[in-house]
Order: sequence, then C-alpha cells, then structure tokens
Amino acid sequence: MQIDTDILITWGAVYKKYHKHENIFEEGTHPKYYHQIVEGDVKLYNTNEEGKEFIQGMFKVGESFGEPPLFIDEIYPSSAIACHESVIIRLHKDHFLKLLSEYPKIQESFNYLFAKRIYSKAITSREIVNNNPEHRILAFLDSYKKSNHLESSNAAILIPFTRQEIANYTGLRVETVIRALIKMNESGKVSIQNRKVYY
Amino acid sequence: MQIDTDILITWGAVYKKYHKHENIFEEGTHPKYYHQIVEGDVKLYNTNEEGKEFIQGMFKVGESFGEPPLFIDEIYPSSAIACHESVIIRLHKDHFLKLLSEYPKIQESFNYLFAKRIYSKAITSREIVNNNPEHRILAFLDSYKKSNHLESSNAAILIPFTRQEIANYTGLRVETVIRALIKMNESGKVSIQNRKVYY
DNA sequence: CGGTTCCTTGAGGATGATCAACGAGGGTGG
DNA sequence: CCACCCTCGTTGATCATCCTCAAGGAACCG
Repeated sequence: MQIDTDILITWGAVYKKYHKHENIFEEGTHPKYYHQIVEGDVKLYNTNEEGKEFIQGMFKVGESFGEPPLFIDEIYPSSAIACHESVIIRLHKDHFLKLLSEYPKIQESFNYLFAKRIYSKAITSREIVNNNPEHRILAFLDSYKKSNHLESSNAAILIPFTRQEIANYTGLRVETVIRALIKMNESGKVSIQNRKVYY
Repeated sequence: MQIDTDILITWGAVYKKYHKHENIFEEGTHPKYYHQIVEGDVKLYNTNEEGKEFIQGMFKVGESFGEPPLFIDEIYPSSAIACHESVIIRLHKDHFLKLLSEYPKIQESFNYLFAKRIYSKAITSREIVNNNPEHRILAFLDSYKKSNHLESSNAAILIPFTRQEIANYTGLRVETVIRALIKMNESGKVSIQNRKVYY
C-alpha cells in the first residue's frame, strides 16, 4: 500500500528517521501510527521463548506495514525493526482512520492489499506446514519472487537474504537451510554463485 | 463477514444446497461467486502431492469464505467442501464487485474482516513454525477459542474437532496429536472427557 | 590486518513420522 | 435386538530427519 505522501502530510503525517536495527514498534504494544516506508526497509518479526526469531514479513520502499491492528483495535502481534538506515512517514492512528473514511478509494486499495496478503499467506502456509525443508524454502523463494518481480517470471533473480534470514522465515535452522540449498543447487532448483542464491 | 441476505437476493444471489462432503469450489479454478453460509459449515483445505491434507480454515453459519481471490482476480489457492448438509447463498462475482462499490459500509466491513484474518494468521503462524507439537496445538486451540467464544475466556469449551482435523490444521500427524493431547491432559493444559477435548 | 558477519562441515541426539495393529463407539439394516 | 461396518481413537516399535553443538573458513569493512 502506498498513500500519496502529500495527502499524508496534509493530514498531519511526519517523517521519522530510524537507524539501522532501530526498533519501530514492539510486539504487544498498542499501535499509534500508520507507517509507510520512504527510504530503507523494515522487518516484521517475533522472537519466541527460546530466543528463536520468526520473520513475518519484509517491507521495502513505498510499502506500508503493521496496518491490520489499526483496523481492528488490537495490539501488535509482532515487532518492527529497520534493517538499514530508513525513513518512515507516519500518521497518527486517529487521523489515519479519519483519512480512510474520507477516501473510499484508499479504503478499496487496502481491501486489495489485504486480499493479496491473505492469498499469499495461504499459498505459503500450505507449503510451510509440510515439514520438508526444500518445500519450505521453495515456497519462500516463490513468494518473494512473486511479490517483487511480477514481470520476469523466467529469469533467475538474486535472493537478497542471508541463510539465517531464510531460516527465520521458514522456521528452519541455518544449517538445515545451507544443506538444503546445496542440494537444490546440485539438482538445479536454485543456482549458487559465490555464496549468492539465484532463483 | 455477513452481508444481509435480502441485499444479496436483490442483487441476484441464489441459494444452493450442498450435500455432506460435496465440493463447493476447487483449488486452481477461477472464482465465479461470493459465498456465504446460510446453514451448515465449510472447510477450506489443500491436499499436497502425498495426499496429506492441510486445513486453511473452517467456516460456519453466517460467515463468508473464499473471498480474497475475488478482490485480486486470482485463482483459488484451496478447495472448499461442505462438512455437513449445507445451504450457501452465492452471488455472481461481477454483481458482488458492483455491490461492493455501491456500499462503502460493506467495503469497510471487509477491511475489518481481512485485517482480523491477517492478525489471527500472524499469531498462529509464529507458533506453528515453532516445531513443537504442543505449541502448535495450543495455537490452534487459542485461535479457535478466540474466534468463537469471545466472552467466556475462562471457562473450558468443547473442541468440536477430531484429532485428524487438528492434525490437518497443525500439519502434524494424528498419532502425534493424540500423544501430545494425552500429555497436555496430564499436565492440565487441556481436559479430556470420554475422548472429547475441552480447552 | 583485526574484527564481524556469514557460511560451512561433521558427529550425535531428539523427536516426529511411519507402519501396523487393535479398540471403542455409533449408526444401520436385517 | 444384534451383527456388521465405519469412523475415530490408541498403542508400540522402528526409522528418517532435522536440530544441536562445536568448530573452523571465507568474505567484507573499517
């Protein structure tokens, strides 16, 4: 979702800078703002009791994140952190909801966005639950590719994630991801060139 | 989501009866209708290559299902089947989208519904990915309880699912679910009374 | 170069999946 | 009313696989 920054500013939004690895909001807290990325990228994640991280999603320039709780008056189910130096434009919740009611078109866009998210989550989870590491990783790669390179469905693209991040996405362990990727490279399902994964 | 049946009828919706275990739509096909349950219940599911089933969700009287693909012009990511003798009111996709654009209130309700689904999915998946059977089952029980018994958050309720269904929801195997439930009964996390699970 | 982050490898152990039976209950028709 | 069937629940033994732990190597950056 991308709301025109001019509109956001008009309604009282302000830019805020975040350092690399700085927290944007914390799991369990009440949402106060609508967030949209102007520069940089953001990770939504959980950490469980044992300190293991699970990545709910990664978001990049132009995208909004952490909106669902705004609509249903709930606390954040996960934390958000800036992966790199980032600039976020944020609008106070009340103003955001007001804005929403004034612009049915934006309302409609959120419907579209949410429907897409649900759809993509449905696709992913049916593969993730299937306890096969290769499946899980492929599901992750597919969903990344689909959401970022709609056009070039044939050419292999660089996967800009570390093995650790892939592990945190799929719920696997780093070593398992590494071993699976090596096998997938041998069988031609992915291509690895000096440690970079292409798919 | 529940749209007034009078409105649906006005826009051309019709009732359709489904037998127990009859298919309502198939994974991979293009959605033609908006579906809302008048009587009975519906299961959304996938079957993978090895024939293992994964349940995406169960829906009951008054609820709609399989709507996201309508919004984004995509094929169904899963199949729908009537669990029992059911009556569905369905409205042709084109009419549904038209109706939607005429009623901003309904549009808004879908935003609310979708936000809720995303939220609940986020909660669930962070537990599901954690490969511990007990966690997975508890996540499932919590999400069921939350979506069906908002009020009585303290009293134990009957879980109306077979162990096989719980297995298909959580991606575990029946035997694993059984053994986990027995342990959870012993440790007091659930209560089992002549084979029925209470939580 | 020294430090950090990321990748890789090996060995061993834990645990969920699998396979194969069997038991319990509910419903149905003779 | 009883025999049968069908679905669901249960158990035990074995197997496969992913996790764990521990260590070391490669790339990158100040």
